[in-house]
Amino acid sequence: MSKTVQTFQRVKTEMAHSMVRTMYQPGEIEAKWQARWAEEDYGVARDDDPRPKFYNLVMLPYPSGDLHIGHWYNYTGADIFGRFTRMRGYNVMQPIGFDAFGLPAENAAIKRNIQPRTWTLDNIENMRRQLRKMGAGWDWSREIVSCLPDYYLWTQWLFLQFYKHDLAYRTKAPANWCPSCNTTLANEQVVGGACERCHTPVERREIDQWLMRITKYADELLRFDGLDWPEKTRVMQTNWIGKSEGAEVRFVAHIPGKRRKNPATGKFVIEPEERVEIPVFTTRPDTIYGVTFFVLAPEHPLVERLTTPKQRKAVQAYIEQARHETEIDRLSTDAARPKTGVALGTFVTNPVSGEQVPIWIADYVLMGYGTGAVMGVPAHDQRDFEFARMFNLPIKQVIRDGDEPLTDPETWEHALTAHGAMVNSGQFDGAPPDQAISKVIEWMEHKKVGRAATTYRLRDWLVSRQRYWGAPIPIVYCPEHGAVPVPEDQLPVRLPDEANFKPTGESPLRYDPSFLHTTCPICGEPATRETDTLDTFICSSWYFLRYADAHNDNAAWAPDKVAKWLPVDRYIGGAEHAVMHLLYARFFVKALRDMGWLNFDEPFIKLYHQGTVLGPDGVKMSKSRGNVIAPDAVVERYGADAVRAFLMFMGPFDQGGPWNNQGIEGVRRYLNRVWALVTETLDESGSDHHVVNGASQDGATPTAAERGIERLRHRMIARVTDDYAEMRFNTALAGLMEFVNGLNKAREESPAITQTPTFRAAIETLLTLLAPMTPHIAEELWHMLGHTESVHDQSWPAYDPALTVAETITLIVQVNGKLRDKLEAAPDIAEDEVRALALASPKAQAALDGRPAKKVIYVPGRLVNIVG
RNA sequence: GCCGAUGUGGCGGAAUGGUAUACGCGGUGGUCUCAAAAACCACUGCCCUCACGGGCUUAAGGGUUCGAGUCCCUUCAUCGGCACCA
Repeated sequence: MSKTVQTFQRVKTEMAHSMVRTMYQPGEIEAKWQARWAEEDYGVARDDDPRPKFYNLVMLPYPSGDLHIGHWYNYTGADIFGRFTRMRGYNVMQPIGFDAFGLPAENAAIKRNIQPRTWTLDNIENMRRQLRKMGAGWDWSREIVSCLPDYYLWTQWLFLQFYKHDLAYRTKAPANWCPSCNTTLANEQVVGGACERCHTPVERREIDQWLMRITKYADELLRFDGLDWPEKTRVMQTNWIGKSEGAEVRFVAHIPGKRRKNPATGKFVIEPEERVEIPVFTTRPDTIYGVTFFVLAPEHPLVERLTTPKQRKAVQAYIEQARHETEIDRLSTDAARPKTGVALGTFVTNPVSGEQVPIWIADYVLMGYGTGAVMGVPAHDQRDFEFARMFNLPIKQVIRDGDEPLTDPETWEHALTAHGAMVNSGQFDGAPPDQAISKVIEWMEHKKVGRAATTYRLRDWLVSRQRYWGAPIPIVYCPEHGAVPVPEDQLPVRLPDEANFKPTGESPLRYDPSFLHTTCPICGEPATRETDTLDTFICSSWYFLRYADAHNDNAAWAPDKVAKWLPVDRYIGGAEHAVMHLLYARFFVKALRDMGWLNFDEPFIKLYHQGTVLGPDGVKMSKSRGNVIAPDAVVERYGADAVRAFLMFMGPFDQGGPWNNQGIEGVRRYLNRVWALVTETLDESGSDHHVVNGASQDGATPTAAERGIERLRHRMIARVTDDYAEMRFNTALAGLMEFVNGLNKAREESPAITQTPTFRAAIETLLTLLAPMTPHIAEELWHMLGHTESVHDQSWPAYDPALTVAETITLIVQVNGKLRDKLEAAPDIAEDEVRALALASPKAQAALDGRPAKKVIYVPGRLVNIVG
């Protein structure tokens, strides 16, 4: 009968007498410690703590009602890192709050006939409960709820600061309109022509909208100096901003004069032509001699005036068709759909070559990018090439293909888009590839027909939403004074607690007389309020600043508090926010810095994206698939510690992985073994009936078994510390498992070992290393060992590299790179000796098969490779 | 189409250019039990062999190297992002 089995029998007998003592019951201990930590303000970060600060932030959750397993994943990793960092001597601030405004609340409210406010606040209450059950070190004293007036007052105040500095403005412009959500959307919220939230194809609407001038910061937003961000995210932001360098060239068009009756003479006269300049943006001014046609976006304002009477009907039909089809066609996967377009019947003059080319409209030219006009260079642009082929327009080669002789472009299958020397280009002929662009720009600037120019894909951020559940935009419209900002001392502009929802496409606030009607802050005459509300991304663009000073009634934050805590040291959240939240927040910080409110450039120094937890079937969780894991149920069954540990054990933290119901059983079994290891050895050391002599006493020479345990302890500290620091939680837990396996094996081999200080030290180290990952069981067992302070207040254990070195090493003997034998040796064995031993190995000799060893490679401490 | 990431046992996954498959799940056999569950012990990449032992294996193919899962090239597959951006 093995020792462990005997122990188990004894434990089983004892269970009858004291169940509480011997059974691991996560439900009980987790509730107990959570209550204790709350009482003792474990998570509360003090501003006056002298230790170095560490701002450990997770992305603000939306209170959808239930904490998703994905939240658990994100927050567990963040919490482990936070607890670990705290034990390493930092004053860690790890706040939590709620991004509480937004469409889902309003949609749910309409569906269930309850008010968004009630729905949201109820959800928050439930999520607070769920968040507490994680056993995370949240600083609840700094909680923010973005839909409450003490928060949105400052959201409104910030809007006014942006307005004051001309970074918020109102304009009438074509906006993305979601007919299902009944509101306009920012460009970032339109994915593939459809609403990001409900996937309804968006429409274009001309409405007065509020925008934030994020484009002013386009260049600075392209710089990521000093930021430790995933390459992927930086690339996504860079592509989103989409900086293109090239030239703006002004082509000249002549609007035909109208035939008109002179009222004085009664005779018909032809008015003189009107000369208009139409700028185009191009990245390839070196191809300007290859222009054979000119294309305007169908929405271009000059289209109507540049259309000849003969073409009018066809043009109008095309514009109508483009308006209807564009968004739907964008959704189709057929990216290579044939080019369409209509000629206007008029011409433009190429200001460099002097040639006249026809003007067309085509939907491949977008009004929203560049100038909404394009010079058609079919030989050197694939789209223009396809367009020319479709309408039999001439193709003219003006760039050489390296040293290849010129060929007839009409025979080509693709445009030649590579750079090369200029040809067929008048005075520019022969300009080499690296100078071609600059020479043409220089010439155009000299002749004043064009200039170097830069264009961005990034548009200003549209922030008006025609919905109720958001922060009201603090603006009043006065018949006399126009748009007037609400004076700061009159903030907040309170959102009425209730709203009457009507599917009108206008904010419900418009139908609330008590909200709508007010007086002009300037003249006191009757006026109306802005009834649009702010995009919720505004709320989440500054919450990390508010956490530093969450309850300040006099300011959005006190400068010294923000200076103490910001910027965020580590920000952990989903990659789906790469071009929205993360870009907006950077913009906010830069703008506020320029206004003098902040003195740093970037909000988030280190950014980390956790992976996605998939359903047990390996597919993204969704209600319709029925593969959703509800945290409450698994926590109930296995305990929060097991859920935390299993989530981290699934795979690398940035990769996520499938949930596995057997997998969590395994982790739970591990925690049972930890419990057994500690409680059983505690029994043995704490009572006298099992004490066996033979273990070393203090001061005596350690036995081999003790040296082995001490080596294991130091190795595990080294390994787990590195893994936590790099957020490799899966391998950290594998190490912690090996630690327990090693201790159990030692215990089985020499039961007396458990009485030694060495073993006791190993157990204490195990609990400290477990503390960040499974905080409750670590705390409970720590106290069982007789400690009165929290395990979470211990400093992180140190290790001695010298003590991690093995007493004997295994040297691999290879012949021609293949494993043939193994040698046990002392770590400091001499090279000569190793070579001799390896060559003498019968197995190596057999593999050599009589051939002489040409060469012997020795990698100290690892292997010998005999080349024969 | 472009950009990026990833391909390792039955499964999730480990591996500073140096013992591939750590750790866990699952499976098989065993101990305990009247029995089952739990727990514990042993084995568990594939092929050949009664065995000793040998051969093969990190998506596929090639290369560099004494030695490649790891570095380089080609191809394939999966996932993510962008997609007429002039």
